[in-house]
Amino acid sequence: MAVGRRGLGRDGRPTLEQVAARAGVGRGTVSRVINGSPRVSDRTRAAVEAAIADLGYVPHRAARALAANRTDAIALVVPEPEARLFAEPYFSAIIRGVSAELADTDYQLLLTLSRTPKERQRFAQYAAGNRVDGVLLVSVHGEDPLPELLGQLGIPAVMNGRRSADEPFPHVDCDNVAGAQLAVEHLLGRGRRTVATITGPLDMYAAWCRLAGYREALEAAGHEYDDSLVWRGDFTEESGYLGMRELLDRRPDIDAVFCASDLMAAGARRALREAGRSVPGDVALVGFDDSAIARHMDPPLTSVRQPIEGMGRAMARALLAEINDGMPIHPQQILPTELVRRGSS
Amino acid sequence: MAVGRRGLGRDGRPTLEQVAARAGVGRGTVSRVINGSPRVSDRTRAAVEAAIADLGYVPHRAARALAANRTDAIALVVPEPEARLFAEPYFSAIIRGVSAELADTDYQLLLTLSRTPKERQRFAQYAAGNRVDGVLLVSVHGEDPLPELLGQLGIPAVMNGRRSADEPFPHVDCDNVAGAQLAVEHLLGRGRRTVATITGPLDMYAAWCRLAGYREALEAAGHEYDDSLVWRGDFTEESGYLGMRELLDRRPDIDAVFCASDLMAAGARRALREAGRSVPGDVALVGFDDSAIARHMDPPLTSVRQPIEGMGRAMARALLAEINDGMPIHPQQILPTELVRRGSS
DNA sequence: ATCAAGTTTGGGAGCGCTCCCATCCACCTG
DNA sequence: CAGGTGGATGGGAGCGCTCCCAAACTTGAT
Repeated sequence: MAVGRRGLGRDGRPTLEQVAARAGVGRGTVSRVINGSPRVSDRTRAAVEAAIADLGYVPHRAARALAANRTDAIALVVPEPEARLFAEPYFSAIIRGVSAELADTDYQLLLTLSRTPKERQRFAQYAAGNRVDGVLLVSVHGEDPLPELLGQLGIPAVMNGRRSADEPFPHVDCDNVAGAQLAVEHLLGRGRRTVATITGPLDMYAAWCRLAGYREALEAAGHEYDDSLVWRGDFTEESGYLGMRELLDRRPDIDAVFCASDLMAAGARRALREAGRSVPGDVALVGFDDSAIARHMDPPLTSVRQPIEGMGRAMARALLAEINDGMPIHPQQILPTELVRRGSS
Repeated sequence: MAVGRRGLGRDGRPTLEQVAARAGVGRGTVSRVINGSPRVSDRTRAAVEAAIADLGYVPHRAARALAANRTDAIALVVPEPEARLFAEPYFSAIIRGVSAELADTDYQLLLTLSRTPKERQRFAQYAAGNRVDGVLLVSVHGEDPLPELLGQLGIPAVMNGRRSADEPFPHVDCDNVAGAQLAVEHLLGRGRRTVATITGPLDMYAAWCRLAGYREALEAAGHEYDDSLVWRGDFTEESGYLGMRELLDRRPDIDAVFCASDLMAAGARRALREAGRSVPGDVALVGFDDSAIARHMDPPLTSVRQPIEGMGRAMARALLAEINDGMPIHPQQILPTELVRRGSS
């Protein structure tokens, strides 16, 4: 068969060619209309749009991707162990934010849970080979080679959170320091004098920041930073429980605790109950994350809220900018946190 | 330029052609090796595989999709209002299950949150136009036209949950009836005599089933079903609170409550506390979902666990079967639920 | 050695689109 | 009225792959 007339697509759906024939124009013109090129007369544009509507034409993504060398897809890479561990809703909220931001564009969201470090490695190759226009990274650890790998491959990417204070990689994070400060200032403002803290694992930058915020707020209020009031946890409930017991043991005069996660606060609450201390009567409690647990604790837990969905949106926005304007100045955004007051303080 | 030698892909990555040249074979042969065709000699296969490894060749997805008329992508459609509402972790767990099942294949997971019914409608067209090999549906409501639309378009799809007892659409669900039975039998087994229930919205089939299970367990144990022990809630904490107050009011002799969701159980717990009833001393409490809230209530809540991740896996498996074996008998799977005993009962 | 039957292989055609160049046309200037 | 200018338009080439047919090579039986 010669190159002659092409009809409907193989699966019965109309093709560009069809639309062109119907509108009485050439393929190029239809393509121009679809892609919003200004070099089309109004009359022609209207005719083409009518034909598109009549036929119910929808561009074929794969064909477009092949011809134009882009995919209109971005990947969200989540390390699965993290997603499982703490703050599950975090994950959903990020997705919601990203998805909301993508809704108006016609980018597709590809979800990739990486189970193992090896899978993560493979993803970079995959990303390069299969053409993802950009990548969104969540929960990146210090030793993770993925960001640098993507950088080398020239794949636009944005991460959520930072690995250190001077994170060179494009990122969106929330202000953990300020959040912790808010919490401690609040405690101090309610007349508490001996404020302890249960921290996260300090090799995680976010945990480190929350401790820094605790310290700064204390010192700003004229209190001295005291090691005996600090217990190093790991974000789990169990560590909150153990930490609280230990703290109570060494400093029975504690009248307030700032926990770097709600889960640890729940653990601490349990220890306090066992020790016969009332909340907030004897000891005021503040958490971090404003998760569902916080709302359902007894009493409900005052907590620092991160704008998770907002971070998702900001990441998507930053990534699209990077994709379209071709590698601009590295975007680094720090979003504000907020204190949600409840009965525990 | 004539049709002559093609070199590297436009973006510098090796193409099929390159691999063929390197292995000293034709394009067709390489394609056959990649797609696992048996009609290749061992010697040739080995040579091709070596060339692929040398070059670090990764097939171009879009090109493959275009030529083969498939996409190797499946979409997970989630109504965003639901995802937000209750049981957030549900959503994550489904994703985890689906993703786990897809990890060994090279299907991509596309995530689509549909904000409005209109967006949902548009998705069908989109699915047809953009070629998704299959669709996974979560939280489908009674009036939702999407399943039927997909059916007409001949797009393989599987839904999570059922809209009614005789759901014709391929689906994976858990055994809500049996779960509720377990809960009530457990309560009865602990010597409780007057077991009330706070239901979900009864136009939701899952809620209806949980009530049915409650009734069946009661009757099987020789108790009569009593309307005054049933309060119709809507899965929210507030409705649990109000329901418990009302129930206590009409039947002060209640000594156990089965709530059709953990969130409602949390509300009920609050009402019980206000009424001065101890848990489980005066009133035993059982929830449904086994969510984070359950684990962190005081006392921790006995609850019915659904195999959420397992449902995700089962859905993915069923969909892949449908895609590959071309519309087999409608798969309908009901996974078992399980009672998790904690302090509240 | 010869032929039939089967197996393995090469490569043309084509998937639906974008890119880009050549062409066409309308309008303006001198 | 010829020549020039710039915007609108048509359509060839090609993106990297799969499909499939025909060619080439095996093998075993005659």
